[in-house]
This record gives sequence, structure tokens and C-alpha cells, in this order.
Amino acid sequence: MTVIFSKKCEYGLQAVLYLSAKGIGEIVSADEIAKKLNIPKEFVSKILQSLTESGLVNSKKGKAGGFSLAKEPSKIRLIDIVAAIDGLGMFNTCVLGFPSCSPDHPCPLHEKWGSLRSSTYNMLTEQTLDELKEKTLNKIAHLEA
Amino acid sequence: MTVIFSKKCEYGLQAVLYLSAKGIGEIVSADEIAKKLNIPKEFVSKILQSLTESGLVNSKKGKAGGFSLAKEPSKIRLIDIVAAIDGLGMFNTCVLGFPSCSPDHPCPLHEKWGSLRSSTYNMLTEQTLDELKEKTLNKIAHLEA
DNA sequence: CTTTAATCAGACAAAAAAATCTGTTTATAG
DNA sequence: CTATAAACAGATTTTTTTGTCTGATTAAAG
Repeated sequence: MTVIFSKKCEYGLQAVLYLSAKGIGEIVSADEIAKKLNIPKEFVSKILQSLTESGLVNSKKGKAGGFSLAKEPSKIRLIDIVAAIDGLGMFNTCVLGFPSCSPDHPCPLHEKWGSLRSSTYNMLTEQTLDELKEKTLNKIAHLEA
Repeated sequence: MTVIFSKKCEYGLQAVLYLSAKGIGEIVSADEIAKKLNIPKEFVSKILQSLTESGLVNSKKGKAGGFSLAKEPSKIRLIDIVAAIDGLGMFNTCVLGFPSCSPDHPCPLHEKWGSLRSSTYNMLTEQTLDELKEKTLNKIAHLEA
């Protein structure tokens, strides 16, 4: 099987969307996130720690501590989270794995894939957390099932 | 890092494109493919064996043996190779990893990603080996570098 | 018929990704 | 102050992916 984002990145995106749905400044524990999203607690905790280092998330230690967004949701783009976790390699390496793929020695899919990849990149760059809030709330409402 | 296709699938696509570039019916050894494409020989050999089981490739044992396409290049689509190696999971599982993602309980990216994914699927379905032959030949000509 | 060069089969090894565990530090609440 | 609940740090384990090795089988060529 193949996948666009690593599991780490999927979980990271889910967690950040969850944070944004709770409202700005709201502090949420890794435990709550893990339970609601059905993610291993220690794992999501690690991911949020790394996003804290990246400056996308704030953390507060001690009792009643947890995580919150470090910026306004309108200032956090999906690509920022992807870049922090998976990096942007998928947007500049050859889809067929040719190490030597370049505009002057393109692989057979260079153009076709290039344009799809750009569309994907643009989508992730345009989508900010605030724009997704309503959809995120809807989704979260149905997670109990 | 993330990736669209697994290494196995990348190598499989490269190898099949290589076969198609050599002309229909032409038999090529795993050794030659491995050397030209800079892929571990045993690995590409395994991949071609599996594609043989899938009916996309023919194999011939013994001296002067090797692999060849099992169908006309115009009848082999890229999606066939992807399906045989990586499966089609990436085209029907949630991009954010929500197990419960569906049209009635969509994830926040459901529509936007869905349309990009369809475009990708369509591209892989439309592209057959014969259509890529010229580009493949060009690429192969530059692999020595 | 014997040598050679190939696929094939299946175990094995190494590396990467995903997940878990153990314990420490920190801050709040009682 | 003390108990508690959280992040934090880092080692460890498990699983998956990637890659390697050994030998058996097969077929062509001399």
C-alpha cells in the first residue's frame, strides 16, 4: 500500500485540526486528543511535541497543561504542518524514483505528474485551519461512532 | 518523508517502462534492467516475478531468458502496475487517516482531496505504455550519467 | 552431456516507520 | 506542602519495508 502522508503526518494534521476546532487559546491534553481521535497517546504526544519545536503549537506543562495553537488558525496552513512533519520532499522528487529526473532530463511522467503535484501543493498552501473549522467540527461530532 | 508510490512500485514502473522501450516481444534480463536503472538486481527480479504472476509480464527461464511484456504496450496502463504492486488503497482511503471518512461523514479535506485524487487516478488510467515510449527512450538515453 | 546463464523459491538481514515503556520535570489544586 | 496530572526525554520494542543471500530449477549453447 501507498500513502500520501506518513501516519505521523496524518495524526499531526488530525490533532492540529482538533485543536483549531476547540477555539483559539484553548488548551487540550494529549490524552483527550488521543482518545477522541483514536490515536496512541504516547505517539500523538511525541508528534505534538515536535510541532511545538516547530513553533506551530504551544505546550503547557503540569496539571491542567496541554497543547494549543501557537498562531491564529488563519495563519496556519496545512502545508506548514506537512512541512514540519514529513518535509516537502514529495514535492520535488521524481514520482518514478529516477534520481536524475530534472526539467532537462525529465522522466516520462514529469509534466503530467508535475501539474497534479502543483495542484496538490497549492491546495495545501491555500487551506488554512480557520477555513476548515466548520468541516472539522462536523467531522469531530461523528467520531464517537 | 512521504511518497506516492512505494520503492517497489517505483522500481516496477521503471522496469516495465524499460521493457516497453525495448520493443514488444523483446526479452530482457533482470540483470540488464538492474544495471541500467541502478536498482538492486535481486529486488527488481522479485518485483518482475510478482508482475509475472499478475499477468503483466512474461518470463522465460534458462540461458538467454528474461522478462518481456505480456501484452501490447497500448493495453498496459500505469494504473495496472500500481494496482498489482501497491494496490489501489490510496484511492479509497482517507487522506487524513480518519477510519470513518465517507461521503456522509467526510473529513475536512474530503472534496478538495477527492478531486485531486481522481485526477491522479485518471491520469494513471489514461497513460498506457505505448504513449510514454518516446519519453521513456529519451530518459533511458540519459541514464548513463 | 556438460557448462552456463537465466528465473524461481524461500529464508534471512538491515533499515525505517510506528508504537510502547519508564521515568523525570513541572505546574496546578487541594 | 503534598498529591496529582500533565508535558518531556529518551530508550526500547514491534512491524513494515527494503534489500540480500543461498540454492534449486530450467533452458540454450557448445
